[in-house]
Amino acid sequence: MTETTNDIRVRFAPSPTGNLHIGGARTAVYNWAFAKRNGGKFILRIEDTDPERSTPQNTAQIIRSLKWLGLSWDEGPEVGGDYGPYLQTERFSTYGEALESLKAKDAVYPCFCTTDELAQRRDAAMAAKNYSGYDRKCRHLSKEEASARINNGEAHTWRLKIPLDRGDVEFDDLVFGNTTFPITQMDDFILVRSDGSPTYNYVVCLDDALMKISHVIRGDDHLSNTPKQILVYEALGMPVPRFAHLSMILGPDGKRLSKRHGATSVEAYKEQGFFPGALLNYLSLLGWSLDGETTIFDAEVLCDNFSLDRVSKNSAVFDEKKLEWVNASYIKEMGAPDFIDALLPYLREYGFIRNGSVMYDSDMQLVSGAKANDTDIENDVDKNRKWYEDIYPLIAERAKTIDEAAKMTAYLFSGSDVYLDEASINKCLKVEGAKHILERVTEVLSSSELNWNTTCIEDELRKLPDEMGIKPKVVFQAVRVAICGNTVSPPLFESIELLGAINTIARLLKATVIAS
RNA sequence: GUCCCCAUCGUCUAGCGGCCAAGGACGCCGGCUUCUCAGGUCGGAAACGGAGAUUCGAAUUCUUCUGGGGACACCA
Repeated sequence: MTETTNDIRVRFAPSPTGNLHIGGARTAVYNWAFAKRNGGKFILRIEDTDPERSTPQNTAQIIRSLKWLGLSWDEGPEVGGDYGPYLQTERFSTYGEALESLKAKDAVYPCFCTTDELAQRRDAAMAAKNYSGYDRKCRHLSKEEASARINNGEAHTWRLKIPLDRGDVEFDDLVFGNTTFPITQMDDFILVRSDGSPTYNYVVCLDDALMKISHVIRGDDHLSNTPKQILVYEALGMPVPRFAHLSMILGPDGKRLSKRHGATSVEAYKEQGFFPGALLNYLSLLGWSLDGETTIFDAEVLCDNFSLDRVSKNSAVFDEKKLEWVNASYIKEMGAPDFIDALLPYLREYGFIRNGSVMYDSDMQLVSGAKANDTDIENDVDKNRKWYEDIYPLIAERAKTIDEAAKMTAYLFSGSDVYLDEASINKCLKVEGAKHILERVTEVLSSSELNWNTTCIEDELRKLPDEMGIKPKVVFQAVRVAICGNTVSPPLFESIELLGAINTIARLLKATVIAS
């Protein structure tokens, strides 16, 4: 036995007709994990043979998403390999050679039916409700007639001559188990188009065989393509790989996940502030389980434990709520340093800087102030690392995504002013006694005796409700709105410490003017 | 119309003939904690699609019905 036949080689073969979506990403993850688990190779191949819809931009985008997710390939674009090229459009020469061998074996035949004729006959058969594939009109042409017409320059495709006497096509799917397709149902499908280009079901076999792919792990929608492909491998005289089909991912309505369900691309989740590890974690769970108990695990655990026999056969509904929960638990676990690093791009986007002046409304529309520039922000983070890291505990248990986290911190970056939410003003400031509360709080916080830290600030302010005979909740909500701008905010006393005396007092004074 | 596949709480799943009057997680509901919101914590409601059969015993095996999904292109 040769080493190569035993080597585990799997591939992810997206067609660059769009960006990497959730379903594709999960397929990639499972392939990758399977390769890692079994000491095999993970190969990336781009199926760009549809010139109408494939673009280099999409290819680049898919590669970017894959990398972001933390998946790396042993062979493929950018890294090369011994079985390239890894772009199908660069492999056309191999397809022609293989066709010649199929002709020599009499495994294919030329078909002169035009697209229109085919469509007409198909529609008629469909209407009569007895469609069963190509009617094999040209299969019965004599050799002489066929070659005469070819020599005559007549346009033709090449169809696979299904061996009707072969017996049913049976294979043992690693997820679905034994599956059988009656040979009588098999269509003499087209391998090579009239323009000489190969069709999917043909190239995919050739590529997989030539790249020595041992396991084809792909979407469920290919299950019924599998018998066709097995027939191609057989016609070609090449070894048939093992197959593992993954069930579809559905939207909340139980229909196949698509754009109309909202965000479906990996890129979109990245932009929304999800972590690659969290998405990878959640994606792993869609159709696979570690032990039925564990829900949070990292890539290493996945790679050490992944197995196809724990892959579920039924389709899974994509649950954004659970993804959010997984992501939130990553935020809770990550710690301040990593959090600040993750937050940095958002600080840049919004122009946030300590003691800055950018003011955003509740929908993150810029109200006033100037965004800080990137360099200043980076320098500021370097210089005041501790201050930035202190934000983490306030946000970590509240935010589901980093983007959300960034928005929650907006009030910390508008300096001596803060955007006051209209409803919050009405509820907590324009009410009897609010002015008095703010004046007292200002007084207390202005004291030169006060140590400006959370503990001391809290100790002093907590005396106020009793002193004034007002419920703590009323007092602190008024202060909260004055300082954070909203009835809902991260913890008050910590916020006051972070904001510093000058900003805090300034905000209190402004709110006092509004209050009644 | 033909062929293929699937079927456990709302959702993701554990379960591979007795350990299951079905376990975990998200979500949901309620208590507690409390400066808001979260979080934490304690508790709760919530599922084996129907019918037969095999067996001492079935969520687990078989048959069938129903329901859902997929494929049948000179797309991939």
